[in-house]
Amino acid sequence: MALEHAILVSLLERPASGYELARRFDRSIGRFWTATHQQIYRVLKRMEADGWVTAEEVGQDGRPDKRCWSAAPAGREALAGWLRAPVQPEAVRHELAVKIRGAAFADPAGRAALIAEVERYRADHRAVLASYLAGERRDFPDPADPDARAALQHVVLRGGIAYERMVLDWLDDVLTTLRDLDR
Amino acid sequence: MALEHAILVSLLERPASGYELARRFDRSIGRFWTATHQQIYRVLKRMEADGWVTAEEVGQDGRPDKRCWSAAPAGREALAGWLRAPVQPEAVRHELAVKIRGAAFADPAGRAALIAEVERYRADHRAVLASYLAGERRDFPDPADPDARAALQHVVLRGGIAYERMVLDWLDDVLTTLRDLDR
DNA sequence: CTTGCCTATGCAACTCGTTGCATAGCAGGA
DNA sequence: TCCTGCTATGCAACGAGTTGCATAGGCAAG
Repeated sequence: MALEHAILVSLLERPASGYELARRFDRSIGRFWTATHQQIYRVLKRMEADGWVTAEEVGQDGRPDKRCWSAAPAGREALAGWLRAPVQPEAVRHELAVKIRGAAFADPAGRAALIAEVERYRADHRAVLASYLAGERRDFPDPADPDARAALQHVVLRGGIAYERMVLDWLDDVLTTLRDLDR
Repeated sequence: MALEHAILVSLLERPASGYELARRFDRSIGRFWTATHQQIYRVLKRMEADGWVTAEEVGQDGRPDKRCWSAAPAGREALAGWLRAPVQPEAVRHELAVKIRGAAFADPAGRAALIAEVERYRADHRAVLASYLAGERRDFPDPADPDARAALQHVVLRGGIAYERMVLDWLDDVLTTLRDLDR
């Protein structure tokens, strides 16, 4: 249950409103930790009660007011303690792998539909890889990153890039295998 | 919500009791879809009510009786329909990536603890890769797989192997980056 | 002979996450 | 002018998943 900690990291990188956090969880942080605005608002409320974050009301013109959240000292301590704790084993849920094994029990028409779906899925991942590479060129043009924060953000992004490349190669393998079944 | 379908695939590959299914979800199927015995028993009950699976009481000597589940025709149809549906976008939850970005806000002692944890995590993944490779040698000695089921199981396993290799390479990158921070 | 482990199934309570909906002001286009 | 969409927050209900516990027989080690 690391949503609190993901929010703390994001707020330490830059204070934000719940809404802004939700958009970050659709983009940068969301690459490796997803969350909806509902979860974020609820957890922020709990974190405020625990003294992990503090809010500042910010009036804006032309827009609704917002509450800008920052990590409090107690939040920094909670994060430091969590960083020392062991990484929890991950709950893998790879729906496509289930479908591929299920294809053994489908007829040729069903397998053809799955091939089309795998192709669509592959196109999605190609687009994700392209956006990662564009983000890398934009945010990390210098190979030696100046500060710790950038170096760590960069290595996480390189992990995303490596993952997407691996997925694309594997999907080629999957497509070859599926096509060979009805050759 | 694909647990039903993962169970159907597993039962089509071989009928099993709830307990045996739970053990499969700790091993082969569990590589890409985790589930506890509680979920499995509850979902089996619902699937039985929907006519997707049927149970046969099997008396055993020296052991408690068990209920051996098989996929029913309605279950095969449900699976075929699901195979045609689009793959849902996955909810990524990569705790280690959050911790790595959080390391920017830790002191050198905290980062040292994280390095040790990453090394432990890497050793776990090395062990997983070794078990995948052993399973591949055991179950798929022939490069050209004879039937559809084996070919599809094999390509999913190759995905697991590619994933573990990618993770190991990335963790080396992570360790280098973390060590350079306090060089 | 007792303790712990394995097979085998299940209930109850809880937490986590998703979905649908609601409010409310402002901006821009048809 | 009305409709759509964006910012910004939140409630309520539901479904999925986890955790702790319970039962119950057999087996093996100490």
